[in-house]
Amino acid sequence: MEEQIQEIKRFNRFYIKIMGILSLYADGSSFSATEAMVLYETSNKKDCTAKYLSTYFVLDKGYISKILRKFEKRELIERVTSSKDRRVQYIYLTSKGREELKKLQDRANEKVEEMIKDISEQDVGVLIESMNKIEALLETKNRRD
Amino acid sequence: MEEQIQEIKRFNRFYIKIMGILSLYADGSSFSATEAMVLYETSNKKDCTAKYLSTYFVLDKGYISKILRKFEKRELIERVTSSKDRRVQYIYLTSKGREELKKLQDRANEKVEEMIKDISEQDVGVLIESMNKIEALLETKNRRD
DNA sequence: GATATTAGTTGCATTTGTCAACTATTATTT
DNA sequence: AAATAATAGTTGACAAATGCAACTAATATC
Repeated sequence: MEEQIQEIKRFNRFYIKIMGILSLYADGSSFSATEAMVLYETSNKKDCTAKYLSTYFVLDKGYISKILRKFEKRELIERVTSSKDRRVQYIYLTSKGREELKKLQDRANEKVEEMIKDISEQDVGVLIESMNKIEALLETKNRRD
Repeated sequence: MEEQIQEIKRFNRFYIKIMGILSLYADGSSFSATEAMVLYETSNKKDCTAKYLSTYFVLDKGYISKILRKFEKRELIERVTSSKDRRVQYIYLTSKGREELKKLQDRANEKVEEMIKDISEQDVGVLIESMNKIEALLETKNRRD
């Protein structure tokens, strides 16, 4: 048990570095890592709200509010007040927002491509299988909570 | 290829969340995540220097310098100027530093334990195998650079 | 010896994030 | 229905994290 924990921790340290190298979604762009994740999740989540983002990312709602305001000024998102509950605003990407997100994603794709470019096709398969296994095992666990 | 990239990116997003949940090494302690990693790496790396840390974590050397100064004030580390090159200072944890690091590690252990507590012994084995595979595949690649 | 490079420090600026008070709206209690 | 509580989001003040650039001291290179 103890050994296993140490192995998992080692993997985590390792993967923190990988993530750093990938600088997921954001590197060299006009978005911070958090902003990039918010932009992505806004497009990903149907009828996204500030509340959802704040809960999902475990970030202060004030901070989320400011990020969204910035996005709005840059015309990346627009908000539509819910007709059912006027406290709630749904957030949607504008076409410009989708464009910017696509740029981020293209960049991220390139980085991942770079990361696996020297790995044989077969090994990339193994890599992804392993990732899926980890995800499946940890997700099951999370659902039990 | 494209699909594979998407799968890897999905795993990365997933694992970012996991890391967040684990709040690796630091959560609720008197250390920020970065400080915790620096403390760990200082103990991990033989004859650690500020330069090494700054390169390793890709962080500004001024920032590292400040973290180390804070550590020194808290008597967690001490520095020994290299006799060969007096610009260089080796960093060593004091016994208090080792104590604090141990506390962080114990906490991290608990979190990992919590994370895997509902997974069968066998599946934990699969989890770790998968992690090792990922590490091996990506490390090989990194060495080629 | 002059110049360039390197390790580390320091002050300033920026970015990132938290906190608490506030508004508007909806839900709950009595 | 009026009073109260709870919720979504905003705002400004603040604190923490990080980057930048100029600096010192030491070493390396020419």
